[in-house]
Amino acid sequence: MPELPEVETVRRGLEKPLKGQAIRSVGLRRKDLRIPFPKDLGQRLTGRVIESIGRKGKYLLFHLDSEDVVIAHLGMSGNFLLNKKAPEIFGKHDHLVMQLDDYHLTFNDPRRFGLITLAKAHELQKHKLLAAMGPDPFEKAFSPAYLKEALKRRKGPIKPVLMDQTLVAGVGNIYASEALYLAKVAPGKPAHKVAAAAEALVADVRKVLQAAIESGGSSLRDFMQVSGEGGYFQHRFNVYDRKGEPCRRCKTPIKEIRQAGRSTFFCPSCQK
DNA sequence: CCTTGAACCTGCGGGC
DNA sequence: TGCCCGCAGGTTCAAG
Repeated sequence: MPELPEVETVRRGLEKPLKGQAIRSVGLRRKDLRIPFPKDLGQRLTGRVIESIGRKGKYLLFHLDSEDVVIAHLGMSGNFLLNKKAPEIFGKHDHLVMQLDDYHLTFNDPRRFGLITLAKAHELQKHKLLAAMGPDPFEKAFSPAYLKEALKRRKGPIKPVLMDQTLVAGVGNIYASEALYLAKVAPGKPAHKVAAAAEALVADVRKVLQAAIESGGSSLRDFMQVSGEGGYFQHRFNVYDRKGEPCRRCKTPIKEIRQAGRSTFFCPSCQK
């Protein structure tokens, strides 16, 4: 489920309640997700205080009052659930459970494409999972000049390129389609031919992500909603999952194609 | 280096 | 109703 806006929404939902909370106990209900849990995860977490929660691309970063940072990725189906007290029974896919001072935190992930691991704060940037990542779209480094240079090197269609996390971190399958719709760029257009539109693309990627974050933020005000029904917010998409429905600009039916194994949606008339 | 396809895993909806 | 298939918002690895 989660692309950058969903991850950011989860981050915002967790930050206020969890900041300053000490971890009283940790329960592991299996030994791995996409990668193994660190063997000493429990002991390195127990007794620590969560000082802040950050984000890089689609990764959540829980900074502790030790040298450790918890790196978490939601994969396709992961979520953090926050409750006032421990649930009576564990859900089928509750893999990591933590009792904090005032809350009970659960990491649930049916498909187990997510991950939770630890890194030393001073080597966070060099951590294997983060080292190759491109800039977060909201960082200055994701500039028109930067994107333009990157696009010039790519011959393939622009849409999968936008999803390359080493280029820019956080754009996934939904918002790649949505950003290209805003920019009026056809998803199949060779990346190097889109270089001229780099400035618009940077702006539109940010615009579409920002709008999604804001719509999420408004429907997710407190922790009850982090743990709440439905989980993720409903954003009104322009093209994603709208095959056959009229383009909101020109009424042309939205088309669906497959690129690099993923579904892509676009307006064949106003995206050139 | 770039690009694509398959693999990882579970759940759900559609078609028969 | 039940079964089978394909598909799902992510990443990684192999191979072309």
